[in-house]
Amino acid sequence: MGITIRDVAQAAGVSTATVSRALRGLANVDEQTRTRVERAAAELDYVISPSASRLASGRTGSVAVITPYIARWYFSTVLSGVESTLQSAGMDLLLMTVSNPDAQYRLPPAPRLRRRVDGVLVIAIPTDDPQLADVINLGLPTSLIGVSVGDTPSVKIDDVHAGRMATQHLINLGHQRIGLISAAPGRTRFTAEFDRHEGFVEAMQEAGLPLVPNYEVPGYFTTTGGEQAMTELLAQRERPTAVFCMSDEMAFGAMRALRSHGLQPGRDVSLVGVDGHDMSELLELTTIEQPVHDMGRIAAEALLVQVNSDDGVDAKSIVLPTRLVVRGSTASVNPVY
Amino acid sequence: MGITIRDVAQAAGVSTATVSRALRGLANVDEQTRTRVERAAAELDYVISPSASRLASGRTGSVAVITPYIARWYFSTVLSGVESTLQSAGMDLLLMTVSNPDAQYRLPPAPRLRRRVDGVLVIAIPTDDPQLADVINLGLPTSLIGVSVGDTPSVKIDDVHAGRMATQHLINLGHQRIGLISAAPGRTRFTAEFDRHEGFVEAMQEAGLPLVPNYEVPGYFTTTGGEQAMTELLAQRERPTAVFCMSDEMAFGAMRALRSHGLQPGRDVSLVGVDGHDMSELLELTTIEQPVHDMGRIAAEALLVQVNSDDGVDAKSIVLPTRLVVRGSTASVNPVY
DNA sequence: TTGTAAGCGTTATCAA
DNA sequence: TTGATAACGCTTACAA
Repeated sequence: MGITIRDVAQAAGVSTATVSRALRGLANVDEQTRTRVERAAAELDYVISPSASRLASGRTGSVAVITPYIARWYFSTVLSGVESTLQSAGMDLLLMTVSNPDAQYRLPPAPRLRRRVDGVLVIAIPTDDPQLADVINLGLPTSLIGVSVGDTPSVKIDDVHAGRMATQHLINLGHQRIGLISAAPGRTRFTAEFDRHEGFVEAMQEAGLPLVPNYEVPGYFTTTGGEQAMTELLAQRERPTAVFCMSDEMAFGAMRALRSHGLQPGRDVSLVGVDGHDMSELLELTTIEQPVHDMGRIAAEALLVQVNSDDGVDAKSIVLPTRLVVRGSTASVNPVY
Repeated sequence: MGITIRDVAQAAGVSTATVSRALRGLANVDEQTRTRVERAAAELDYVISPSASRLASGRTGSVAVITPYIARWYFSTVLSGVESTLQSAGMDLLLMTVSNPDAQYRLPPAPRLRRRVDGVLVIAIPTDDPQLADVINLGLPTSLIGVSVGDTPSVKIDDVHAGRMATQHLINLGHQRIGLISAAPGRTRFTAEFDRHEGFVEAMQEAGLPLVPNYEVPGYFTTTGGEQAMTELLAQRERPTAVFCMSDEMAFGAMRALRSHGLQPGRDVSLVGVDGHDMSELLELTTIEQPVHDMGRIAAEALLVQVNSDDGVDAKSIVLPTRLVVRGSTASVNPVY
């Protein structure tokens, strides 16, 4: 148990240096020699020791993916895009979560990353999270997904445009009393949240519609939060006839609230979300679809370029397109309602 | 850039061996010395080199998690349970997928694991997958989640019982024509699939109900598959009044099929699923809830015990309880239907 | 194109 | 309790 490069070298009748070169596919190796080495390695069932290779070369062959959640649609979908790209490139994927409230006792990720990975991929962490700053300050090749912070390379959508499209769609249907289910009250910590809000405001103002403070309620990007937010909106003296939900999951919660009030999405209150969640088709939710899987893939590809280039190729940020998918949850304003 | 253990040793006025011992918290170190070493390390912002440590010690401090999918509810939920446990234990989590049809060009995971991880966690891979056999044959500490193969330690539910409970619930409501949306036609490759089927059959037979071949349709564990399966069931001369779906996601698809036929789950056709999917509450789906997150956590804990014990502690397989959650998708058989 | 040999930064054995 | 020092298995100048 423990075939080393020396065993292969001996079997092939060459030096360990040649084995190393041959097996890594380097250029300056005679093809016959390479074949002989490969045969010997296969014969002996040789597997390189990653630790030794990493120690000697200084490269780890792995990338860390840092995310606040794993079991939520957006995050797991990004992750699957990332994973397929990294695995194809032969890179190890180290998964770690951050900011997970139910695990305060954990070590923060930044110290865990040093000397351990060649690059870092960060999925949608609030821009003011101190742990995010620590990670960025590590100086490793890094790219962000779904957020942007300073000039760190990122892959995201145009969230202002998304907010504007969603709101405009409702306006086009004749709605005037339009509610907004946003994320958290007070200072907005996500680029996405801030930008979608801005898109909403722009569309409303262009249409000359008033921004009613009571019509904006936080939904915390969760289904439950969306449900509570919608319930609050329904409790108002003059209800909105349409609501822009900043995420599909919040819109699902809103649907539930509508139903428990005997109301029907689309007929009684129009609802539009953002994401293109798997379930949005099933639930007939109109939404702004974003290419979540692709965002993971593209961010990983960009990171690999950074990692594999010796000189510091500074990757640029990338903005991917979104599109409005109209379904049953939105309809023309109901005059009798 | 690159503080090593030697720098710390020098700063603390001790040998590298002592630094190593002190920093790892080993017993035979004077407390004063340890303090001095720790201070020096902190001062220099020293971070251990994992590669060097791994090479010298032979331990990798990491666990691989192998899964067929990442972006599906069951898998991402298990994964989050696994992740929180491993991260608390300071173990690196290497994520890799297998059997992913859109990536045939990838290396199979087994060779990638050798010399790279201390243990392996496998999530619900079909029992006859050759890559699964390769992984098990590696001889590393391994535990399986959601399946069982031979005597490899596993964490799962009693799928026979789950199938039986679901079916019995429908029978108790007076249903006699009960359909089954299963996974794949022909030979069943998942323990879960086979066992849930058996539970269904047992319950039917005990109630003296006939097993109508046409009432069993494959749904491939996907929403789309469930939708097609339900459509097929609805096309029959004598429709079933209730259907047991082997997963919630297939049940969601079935709901959709019902709706497009103008039928309502619960009122027209009763539907029961298995999982306790996040969306099942929202969609009023009666289901057999399984503790998916806990399964990940428990499997990871069991694996850590194996990994950390020098002698081969043979872990045992664990069966977790399920429970029936009754919601609107099931109701007494409708006599007028 | 190939070989020699000096690292890479730890851990672990053995003395002291 | 501590220190020397030999591994650990590979990569990479540098030489040949």
